[in-house]
Amino acid sequence: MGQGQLTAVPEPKYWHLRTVLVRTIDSEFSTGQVLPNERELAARFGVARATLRQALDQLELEGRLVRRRGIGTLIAAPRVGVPVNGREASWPGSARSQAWRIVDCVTSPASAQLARALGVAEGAPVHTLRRLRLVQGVTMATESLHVPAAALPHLAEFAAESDRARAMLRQLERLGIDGESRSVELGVAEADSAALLERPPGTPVLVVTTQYAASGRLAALAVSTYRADTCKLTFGETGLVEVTPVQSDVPVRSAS
Amino acid sequence: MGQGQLTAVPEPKYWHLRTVLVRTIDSEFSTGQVLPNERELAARFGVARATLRQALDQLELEGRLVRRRGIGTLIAAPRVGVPVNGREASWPGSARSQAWRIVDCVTSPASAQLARALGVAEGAPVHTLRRLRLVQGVTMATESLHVPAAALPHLAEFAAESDRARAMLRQLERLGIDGESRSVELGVAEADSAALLERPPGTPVLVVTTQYAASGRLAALAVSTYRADTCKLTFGETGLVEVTPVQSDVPVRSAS
DNA sequence: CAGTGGTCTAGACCACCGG
DNA sequence: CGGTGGTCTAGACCACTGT
Repeated sequence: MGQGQLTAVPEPKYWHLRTVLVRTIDSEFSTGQVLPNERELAARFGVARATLRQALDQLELEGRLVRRRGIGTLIAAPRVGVPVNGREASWPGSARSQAWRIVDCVTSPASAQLARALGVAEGAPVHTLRRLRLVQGVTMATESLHVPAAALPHLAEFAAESDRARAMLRQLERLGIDGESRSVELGVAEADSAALLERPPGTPVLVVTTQYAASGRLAALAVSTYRADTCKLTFGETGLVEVTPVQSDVPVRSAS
Repeated sequence: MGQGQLTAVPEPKYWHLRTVLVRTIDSEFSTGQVLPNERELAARFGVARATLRQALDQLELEGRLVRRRGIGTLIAAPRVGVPVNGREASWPGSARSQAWRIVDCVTSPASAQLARALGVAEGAPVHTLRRLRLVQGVTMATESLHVPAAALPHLAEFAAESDRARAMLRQLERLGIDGESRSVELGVAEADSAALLERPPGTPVLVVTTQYAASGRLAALAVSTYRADTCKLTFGETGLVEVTPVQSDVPVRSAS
């Protein structure tokens, strides 16, 4: 791993440092390897530790690095493609996909915000199912699935939470979902989703909001929080080929 | 705007600070207003400026704040929903959507990376059309649209770049697109996309990679880079209702 | 010009992990 | 225990904005 020396340029040190590190990582390191520790890297490049950390922050945001307290900074594995499709893999009601683990299932009056989004009166009872999405055993996302209680009349009979959760999914499936409408935006994990995702609060996440329609009306609302560091959300009909990451810029990065 | 005082807690100061600021912003400020400057805020909360900035960084990542050098820190407008659909609004070939501005259009040999993604030989000529996506006059995204030259045989005749660009889109449309397959992931803007987006390098972006298929084969590849601060990507058939942001966590934020 | 956010420093202490 | 990343400080200077 070269020395560095950072020739004086009009761009910020941390950004130049990032560029140098990207090249180094791509050419001299592979997934799972640990980088030298921050104090040593900072010394090696002749910058303060805070400046080095600013560069590492960028690389972590890009999903190239993972930092673990007490362990070190490692080269991250490529992001996992997670299908965010309708019927096929991720529709809430389809029981065959094992990739979901139920956390809890409660019924509570809708907040103003939630009521507006669901198109019900504020305070109207809403079932909320919280669950995790697992990919190869790793938690990739948390999801809160909100359904107006009025839409699922026969749910009160189930006392046990896990029974109620399963019944909720089954009844939703039977409702017959006509369509879905989604949005994706950047967010940060709040305390509880952070805990479920096994990440510190403030971790960047991709927030997917899905509206499910049944017979032309909004039947359910799902808010999913995906780990932005490890997930690449995939949409669309039938994935043609594996998508290899491509730099968006025309000048091509030097081959590794 | 209250004093603060930050009761001692086991959570990091900057995170607690973020929470306090969120409440303050939601209740006492509205879009476009400027916050007190960083030095004053830091003093008011009794923390170092760097710590305050760490909290502001979070809020900026969430799209709640915009910081402008020389101006101040302002409350951001809600994110704009940007449709990322096929035929309707964003298909490259549909000329009626005025929301695109062509930047340039070049033909160059495919890099190894690009060749793999397009399924052509390395070094095979590829047309690359770069353009901007505008929403209400503001640049929201840059896009690089890659098409193997072999797929569009009658393009070499057009000398002028703008003619070639338009011809490329027209011919693509005529090709007849069967399907699309997309992925969305978090990234940071490199130097040139950052410049096009009028943001500093390192700005968080949502990278949308779209594979376009024609008669079962991959016909084109688009890499779009959306500003994560101001964009909410929307997918899906027919948006039912306006999606109001909903906190993913069950304990509801205090109403504003 | 004065005021703003952006960068950078040198140091300190803490929380967590492994042996 | 020693080593790692995570947090925090107090200060400095720079780059940009408006008047």
